[in-house]
Amino acid sequence: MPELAEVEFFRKRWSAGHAAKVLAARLHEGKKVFRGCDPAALKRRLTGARLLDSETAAKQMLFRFNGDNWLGIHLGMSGELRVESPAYAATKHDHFILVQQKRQLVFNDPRMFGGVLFHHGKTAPAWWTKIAPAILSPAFTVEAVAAFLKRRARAPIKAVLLMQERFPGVGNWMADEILWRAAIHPKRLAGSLKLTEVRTLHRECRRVCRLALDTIAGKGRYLPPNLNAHIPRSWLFWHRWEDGGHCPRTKKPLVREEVGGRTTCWSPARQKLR
DNA sequence: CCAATTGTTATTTA
DNA sequence: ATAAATAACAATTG
Repeated sequence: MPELAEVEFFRKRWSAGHAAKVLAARLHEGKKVFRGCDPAALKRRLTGARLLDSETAAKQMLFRFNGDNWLGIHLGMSGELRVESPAYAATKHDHFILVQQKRQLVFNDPRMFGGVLFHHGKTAPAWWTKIAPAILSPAFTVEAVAAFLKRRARAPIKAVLLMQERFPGVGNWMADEILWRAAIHPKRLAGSLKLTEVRTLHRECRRVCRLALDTIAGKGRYLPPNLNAHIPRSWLFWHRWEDGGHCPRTKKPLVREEVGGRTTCWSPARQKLR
């Protein structure tokens, strides 16, 4: 489920626990979600630690605790973060829970493609610092996009948009949304895009990121009640999985097909192969 | 039983 | 050697 904005949505949920101490850490040790860390160290260090603050980068979340403790969470395909009452009883897929006095911070992930990372040390760990500069940062320039597309010239543009080293945070639905707005066919080879198309693509990458963050994760301090609660019908988002769905702009039928290994939806009336 | 799933990584192919 | 395609991971749902 989670791409850039959903990740920020879930981080904001857990921010309810900022400034509060962790009384206990409960984990389904041995589960795949802990493949990237030492669960025993995590449990020992976080018990009694205070959650200071948190941030997101791409699809990764970072939670900082006092005592030089860094917690990373990736939601994979099916992960989500919830806040439950102190009385809540963990269920099968609640693999990681931070218990605080007034709430429990729950990481639930049925498919376990997500993961928990932990680092103890003065400086931020590599798994956090090595994340590519955000699409909404000044480093995401037209030139950088053009150079990247040149290097991936023989791959379909849809597949290239999913590459986290240049488009951090973009996932399957955002990639489709970006290409639909940019009126670029997902099967176009990255190297075939004209400079004007690269400019449009760059602009729509930024626009979709901004819009998604504002509507899904909420502007400023505001957090919407549910994921997707405020996504307008004018986005491709609501129509891409409908059988017999129609393009919100052209009103013509949408098409679904596998491109770059992922199911892809586009509007043939708007996105031409050429 | 078969196919599908908003992600990533290891392996294979070109 | 590099890049693209494919398989694999796990659980659930239609």
